[in-house]
Amino acid sequence: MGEAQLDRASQYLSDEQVRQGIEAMFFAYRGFTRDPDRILETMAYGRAHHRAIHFIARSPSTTVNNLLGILGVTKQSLNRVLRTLIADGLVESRVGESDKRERHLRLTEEGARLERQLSDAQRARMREAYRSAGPEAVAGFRTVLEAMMEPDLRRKYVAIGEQDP
Amino acid sequence: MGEAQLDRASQYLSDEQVRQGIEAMFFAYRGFTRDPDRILETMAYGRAHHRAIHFIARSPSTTVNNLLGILGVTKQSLNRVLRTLIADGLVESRVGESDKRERHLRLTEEGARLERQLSDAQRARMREAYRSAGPEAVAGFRTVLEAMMEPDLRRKYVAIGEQDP
DNA sequence: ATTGGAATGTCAACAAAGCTGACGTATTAT
DNA sequence: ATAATACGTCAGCTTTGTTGACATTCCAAT
Repeated sequence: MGEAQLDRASQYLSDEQVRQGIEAMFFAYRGFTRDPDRILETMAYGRAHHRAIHFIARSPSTTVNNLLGILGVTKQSLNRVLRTLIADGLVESRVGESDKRERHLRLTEEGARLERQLSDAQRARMREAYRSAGPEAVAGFRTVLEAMMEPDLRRKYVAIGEQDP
Repeated sequence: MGEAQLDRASQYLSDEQVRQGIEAMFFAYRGFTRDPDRILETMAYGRAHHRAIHFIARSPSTTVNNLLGILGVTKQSLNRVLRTLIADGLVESRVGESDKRERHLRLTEEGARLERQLSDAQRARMREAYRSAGPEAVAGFRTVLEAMMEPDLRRKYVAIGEQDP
């Protein structure tokens, strides 16, 4: 290891470096949510609706309970969101076949249209960031984010990524 | 470039890869805020207080207007937070010397104590994530986050990082 | 067959933290 | 003098989270 590398290795865990990472996370998250937010505010929906729509699209036929575990909110909070989405015909709720207590959620045609619109906007910024940073940086980005997650959420994150690719 | 690298280069901008990055961001942000949140909920403060305290600590003697630009909220929203912090003796507000319309903000001893407590908790997780991911990954992490920011916020982010290192 | 517990839905009340709009008061700039 | 800026504050509203309570439906075990 050369001197420069040694320096880098000894520096990147310093308070100042870690603090800058925290701030980067804060500022980047604003960019992350901005484009979908702008689309949503023209409708009667918010970020909570986006999140529900995203994960229903991602795991079609997921149950309410599963969604609760992913989103980390109370059932009352999620229910309020789901109720409006179902009433507006964006989400469909079906009684489970094997276990009839469960409700399986999926997007309707209209729901899928909105999902695509939101998703396209959010991915566009993300893809441009990826492109400008390059594949090595992206790999590092993903590695650090995974390491930041709570273990149980990391498990869910991995499971979602593996399901249909 | 070998075949494996070519593959990687052509794959990392795919919808699926970008989507996984979006989800990683979502799950990681929860881990990011969790430790300070747990400290704050034992007090009468929330995430908004944490953000104010963080950036006042980071840029001592910053003005209200400057803080508004960084946090991206309305003055009414920030004022509600600052009022309680000042009333509780965590933040001090001084009339500006050159421009007496401005208020310059700084943490009191007690405010600095809380800031350290919150900061230590948040940095601990972040540092552990950095350590396990390694310096290359961390560099990539920072690069992608910067690319995700809105240009005006990126400028502020860079300026904050450069001020006293 | 009954019963305990799990999954779901819903009502009510509340809190945090964002927003708009309006207004007041210094202070500075033109 | 007048206009613009920086700040504070009041009032009211929205979104999204929270508890707590209670009903329904259904599975599974006794």
